[in-house]
Amino acid sequence: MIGTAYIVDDDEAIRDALTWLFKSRMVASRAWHSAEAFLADWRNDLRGCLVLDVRMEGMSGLELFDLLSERGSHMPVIFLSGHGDIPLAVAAVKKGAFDFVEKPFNDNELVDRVIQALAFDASRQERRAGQASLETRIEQLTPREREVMARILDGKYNKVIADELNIAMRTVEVHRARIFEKMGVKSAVELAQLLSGRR
Amino acid sequence: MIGTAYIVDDDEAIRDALTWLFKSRMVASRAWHSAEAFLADWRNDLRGCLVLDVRMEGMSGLELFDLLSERGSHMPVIFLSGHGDIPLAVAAVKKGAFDFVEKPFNDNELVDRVIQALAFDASRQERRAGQASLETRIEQLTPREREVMARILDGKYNKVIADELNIAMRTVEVHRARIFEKMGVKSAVELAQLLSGRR
DNA sequence: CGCCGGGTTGCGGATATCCACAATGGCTTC
DNA sequence: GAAGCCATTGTGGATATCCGCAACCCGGCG
Repeated sequence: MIGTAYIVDDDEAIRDALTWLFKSRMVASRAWHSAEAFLADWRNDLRGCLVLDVRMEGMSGLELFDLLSERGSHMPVIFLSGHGDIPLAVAAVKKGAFDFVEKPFNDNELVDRVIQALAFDASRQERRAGQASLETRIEQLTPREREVMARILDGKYNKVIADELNIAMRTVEVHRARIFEKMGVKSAVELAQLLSGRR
Repeated sequence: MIGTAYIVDDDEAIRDALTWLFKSRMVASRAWHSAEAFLADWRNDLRGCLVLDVRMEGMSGLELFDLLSERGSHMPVIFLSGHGDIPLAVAAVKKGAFDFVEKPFNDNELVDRVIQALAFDASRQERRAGQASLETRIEQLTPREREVMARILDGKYNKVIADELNIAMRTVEVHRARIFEKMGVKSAVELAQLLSGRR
């Protein structure tokens, strides 16, 4: 399994139990005693899932979740809670938490959820890989080409684009050809299909 | 407020309380004593939200929710539960429930949630209005025009389309012009933008 | 039968796009 | 300063698209 279970819990007994549990199930894990400590090590390119205690001294698990979301993280999060607090669970899931598990938890069940979360993150990364190559292609367009492309996607004629940019039609044609080449398409329609949804 | 709160609960006391509550807050409502009874009256064009008891004799609220989802309903659902069952609440929200409220509920809070749900449904309907007119436009294309359009969206030249359909290029041009006219666009690129996401 | 809509086709000209060949000027990098 | 990338433009021809005008075939409908 690719990815690591990142555990954040202020209860050492829980941390040790989880660490042992994951190790025994061949799931890579790492644990922190507080949200703040975890944040110090956080990087946006980490792969895996989070296992967060809801209530902790200092920053709570939910606050950590919100903070990471703001920072652009989409890593799946499994919350652990020792209190049967339904509104809290509902709020967490509505915000996009992957799951919400009550303590005491069933070992097998928790590991299952974690593996699901790891798989989810892995597939999300994969999906982004395809997009990334698209992004990459867009990035290798020159600024001028991007200007032209935007206008092509507006369905404008080369002549109109030339007028708007105050350049010769021929120049637009050159840009157009380069755009098609770099983007790997053969027509404006394909380009529109490729980039639809974006913007 | 547009839309009605559709209540399904097998406890008459709850039904009466909810009906009274909604009436006093100027929220239209209607109540059923069972999922089965509600289904008999269900139509897919109803506007509003559902307030479902999780546990009922016969079909449960969750089962009703699943069934309606299968039947294409996207009406927001607020679950009522008298049991502090977190896994149930989490499952419901993950499936797309609008909210999950514990009994006994706070009147103001519940009404707030219901109003939110009604507003959500209303805005969803609005968004669909634009799409509907698009569907309408597509529907008024002749079968042949739809065949041609599909190929235009593949970025094929008129010549190629003519070959594939074994007709003259001129005919394709005529179809093409009619398609653009009916769809209200001026170029193939606009058409692609318009229909991207679909198909 | 006449009318109408859908599908079809031809002609011809106005516009656009596609492209190979060729060239200039600005800017950065080594 | 040479090399390279970017942006720019021109010429000219091959292809495509865009459209008005005109016409034919066919099936459904009153």
